[in-house]
Order: sequence, then C-alpha cells, then structure tokens
Amino acid sequence: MQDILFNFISKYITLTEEEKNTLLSLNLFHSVKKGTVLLAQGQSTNNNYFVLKGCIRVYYIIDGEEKTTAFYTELEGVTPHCAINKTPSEYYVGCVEDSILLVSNDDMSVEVNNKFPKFDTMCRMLSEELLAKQRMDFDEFKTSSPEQRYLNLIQKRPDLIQRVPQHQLASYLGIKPQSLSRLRARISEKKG
Amino acid sequence: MQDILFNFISKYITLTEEEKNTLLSLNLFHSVKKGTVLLAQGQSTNNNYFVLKGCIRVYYIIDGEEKTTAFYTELEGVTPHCAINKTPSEYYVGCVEDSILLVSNDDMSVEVNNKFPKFDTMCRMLSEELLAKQRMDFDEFKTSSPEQRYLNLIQKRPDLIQRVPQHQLASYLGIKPQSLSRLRARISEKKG
DNA sequence: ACAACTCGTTCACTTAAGTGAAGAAAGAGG
DNA sequence: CCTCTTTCTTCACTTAAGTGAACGAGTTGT
Repeated sequence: MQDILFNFISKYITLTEEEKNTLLSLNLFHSVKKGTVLLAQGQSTNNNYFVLKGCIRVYYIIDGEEKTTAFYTELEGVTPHCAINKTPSEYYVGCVEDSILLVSNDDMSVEVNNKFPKFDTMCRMLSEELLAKQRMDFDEFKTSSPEQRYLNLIQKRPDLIQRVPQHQLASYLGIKPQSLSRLRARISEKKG
Repeated sequence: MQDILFNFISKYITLTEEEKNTLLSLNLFHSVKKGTVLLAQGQSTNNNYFVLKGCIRVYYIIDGEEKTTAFYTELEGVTPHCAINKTPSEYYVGCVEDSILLVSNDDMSVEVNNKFPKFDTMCRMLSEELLAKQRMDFDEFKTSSPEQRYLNLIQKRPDLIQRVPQHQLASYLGIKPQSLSRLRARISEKKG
C-alpha cells in the first residue's frame, strides 16, 4: 500500500528514504468500511481524503434527495470546502466501497511542508492539474446531453459504471435513476 | 485603470512603488473591441486574459453551434488550457463587450515571479480560491434544473442577464435560446 | 432610406426527462 | 433458508426541453 503512495508521489517529486519514513510516521493510512459517512452536511473537519484503494463520493441531500456530484477512486483525493474556509460543510462525503484512505489534516500539512518544501511544489502542481481537469469536465457536462454524458462516462471511467450503484450514477449525470434506466435501454436497442 | 488593478492586488499582497512601476513597464493593458476573437479553436497561445473592464467569454463550436461555457467580467481572468499544456485550444475566447484587458504571457510571469516571489504566493491563493469557487459552481449546476439555474443566475450575477445576448446565456445555462425565452415567460407568469 | 443581419420571441410538433407506483432482482442479516 | 431492504427496471402519465419555421424589432452598412 505504501508503494502505491510513493509511486504516485514520484510522478511529481523525488523523496529520500528519510522523507519517506517521516511520512509513514504520521500514521496516515485508514481502512474504511463501505457506507461510512466521513463528513456530514453541517459538520466541520480539516481532513483531506486521498483514495489509495476503493471509492468515495461527495453528495448533497436536497429536499430529502441524494445528489451525487463527484466520485473519487484510486489516486484521487478531496479537500472538502469546509476544510479550506472553516465553515460547516454543505455536503456529505461517503464511502462507496470498503476503502483504504490517506487521511491528513492541516497540522500535518504544515509540518510536512515545513520539513520538505518540495511538498509545497507538489501541492501546487496537483492543484493546477486539478483545476484544469475540473474545468474540462464542467465544459463537457454543460455542452452535452444526459445520453452523451453517459456514453462519455463509459469511455472515460468505465470502472465507475460497474462499481457504483445506478441511482448514484444517475444523479452524477444530472438525471433521475428511472431516466438512466430508460436511457440505457435506448442505447442497447440502437446497438443490438 | 491602474488603480483598479492595484486595488485588486492589494487584497492579496502589498506592493511597493517600485514593484508597481515594474508591473506598469510591462505594458499589460489592452483595449479590445466587442466581437474580437482573442483565441480560436485550434490555435495556441500562452496568453492569460484578465478583465479590468468589460466582458469576455469562453465558447465551443460543436456541430456548427456555439456553446458558451463561461463569462468573465470585472476582476476575473482566464488562463486558457492550451497555455498550460501547450496544445491547440479546444475552445474560443471572445470579447462580449468593448473591454480593457490585462494580457500577460508566460515569459512575463516568470520574470515577475523571479523579481517578486510574493507574486507566486498570490497566484497560489488565486488558484485555490478559483478551484473552490468552480467546484461550487459545478455542484450547483449539476444539482439544479435549467429554471433553477436561471433564477440562481439572477441572484448571483444579475449584471450578466443585462449585458450578455440571450442566446449566449441560454447555452451557458445548458439549454437552447427558445427554451430560455419560454422559461422566462413561465417565470414572469408565476410572479405577475 | 433601404436591404441584409442579428436577435429575441412565439408556435406547433417531437423527443426526452420528471413523477408516482408497482414489481422483479440482487444483497444483507438473522 | 427465509426475510427484509435496497436497487433496478418498467409502465402510464405529466412536464419541460429540442426542433424547425416564422415574425417583428433593432442594428449595421451602404
């Protein structure tokens, strides 16, 4: 599991053995059961969640309905909005599958960043990468129909369709579960 | 016009007179006529555009149809995707109104960042702020209907509805101009 | 002043998504 | 193994968005 982490980091910066050990000494690894709510609406946290194995999601509850807006799988992470601006969270963060997460908080970040300035560099690279990726996703979402979005998802994240419940996928695509069913039927009719 | 810029910067960092003069010496200010295409699909640039006065937009042309995905008005800016990863641009950047822009490029950024490391700090703050804001916008878009999105826009950016052509607004809301017309009629019927 | 264009609205019609209900299928727990 | 629950699909019906066409208002250019 540690290898997965260090492998990921090595894409951005190079770590010495000493630095690796410092990281490991922070006790970042957490095993989380499917269904666990990591952060609830109205709560506050300064934790960051990074997925080493498994899947977590961000969702809202609006008029009693769950609306999923994001999935994070292997080597993706969330910094909840409330961790940045110290306000109660507007959304939930939940565990879709049994997962192994890297949970860090501000204190740790400050500590690590002080010891190893390269970490700062990595964070900046990551956040730029993320910003660009998110803008692309947003543009794609805006410029396509639900059906196109679904076909797109099949191309870009085929794993999600297998591992995530349909009703969560539906709201991720901006529609109701019934519409997703219909849409799938429509597509397989065209093909077959 | 310079005051507007320095006022904005002062929210993040404090500049000396010398630093201000260095900035001014770079000749960043540009006057741009309504309708001007700053960046075309397929083209490449390493310019950043920051709006001091006026309005610019990002749009795609898909199957011969314009799809506007973003508007930038006073004190907002774009760094086109192609400026980051040196690929041809997937979208257009155009001028909605006669505008005064601050146009900078990578060379300038490097130069300024070398001279004044605080600029680095400001850029990081800006990009974090932007990332958070964009995520909120995306979540909001996903979790609401076209009508809700329009009502929301009235609350959050009432100026846009006045200064931007309806057909551009429509695609920004993810619908066709005809649907926006209908939607507006529906709303004013409810109110009156 | 006139023609050409752009823009917003309206209409009739089509297509797809929302809604509420019901039932089949798959999983979880005892 | 059976029960309870969650998840997915299907159906009939409603509502809203897409489509293609037409019209009037406002602009631009000559």
